[in-house]
Amino acid sequence: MKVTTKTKYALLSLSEFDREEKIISIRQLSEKYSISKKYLERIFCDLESCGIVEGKRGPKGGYKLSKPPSQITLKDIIESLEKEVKVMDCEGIRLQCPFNKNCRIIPFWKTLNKLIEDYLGSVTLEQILRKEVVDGSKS
Amino acid sequence: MKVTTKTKYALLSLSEFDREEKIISIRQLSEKYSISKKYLERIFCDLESCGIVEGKRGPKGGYKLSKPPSQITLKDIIESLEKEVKVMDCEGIRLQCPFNKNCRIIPFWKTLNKLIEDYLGSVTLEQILRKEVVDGSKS
DNA sequence: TATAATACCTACTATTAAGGTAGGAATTAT
DNA sequence: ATAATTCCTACCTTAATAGTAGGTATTATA
Repeated sequence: MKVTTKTKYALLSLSEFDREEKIISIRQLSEKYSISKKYLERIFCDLESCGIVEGKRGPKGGYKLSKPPSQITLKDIIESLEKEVKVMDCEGIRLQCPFNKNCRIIPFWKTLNKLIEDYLGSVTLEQILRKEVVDGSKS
Repeated sequence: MKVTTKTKYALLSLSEFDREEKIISIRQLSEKYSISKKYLERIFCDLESCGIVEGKRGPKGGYKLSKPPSQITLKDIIESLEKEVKVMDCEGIRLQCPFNKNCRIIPFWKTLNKLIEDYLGSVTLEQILRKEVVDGSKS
């Protein structure tokens, strides 16, 4: 029930891109956050293939956002990096349970999945940059 | 970002206990849901050590709930079986990120953790038994 | 009081996913 | 030409998941 370090590192890194035009290299990010350069490369390849960032090669190259931060949600980011975003998927390929149709648990898993999905979809990178995500754990 | 099969099997099994007094054996549950008997045993040991069920040995033995279903939340169950309930814990032991104090991401993780925790704490086993958990994915 | 059914306990094993590393090829500003 | 970058593929190590195996302790009941 944990999010992987890929997502953790991606969010930290992406929080440096405060404008759509800003170009930052993997080396800079790797040094600032003490994250393995090679690992970050792989993370940004994933982000690129999902249309979140664009790479530019050569000196002064690096990555930039392919959309303004206001149009990138955390759902987009997490879906690029996590194998499975749903916390539990009883209807996937390997459904071992023979009671799927009348299962009393499935509605609960669906609701939980949707709760998470909706929240992730509602938070944008811009909100994080501006510290607009209220810390709900204190309320 | 997935819940383990332990929790999946536990919920399926616990959904058979519709009264606090009802005693069901591992064998019965294992046969009904085609879950490994040995694995289920281990799951129920965890549930017992967290005070959710009580075992009774001997013939006609088995497990029963140690509280009425209305007083058992899914949070209780999941916390008994999952190593980590928080989706991301930046403040745990292995905090590699040197920017914890001023991190712009932490409030987001906290909010997400709390969202999940609150939901899990709000759903009782009784609600699941009575199919009172609305499938939120359709709305 | 023997038997059989159950929970309970500890150690082991196999598979998969996470979290990286390594080595290079392609591109491009200077 | 060079050096800095992204981009690509394969590999490695560790830890967690998902079980198995083999037994011991307890207890209803015949």
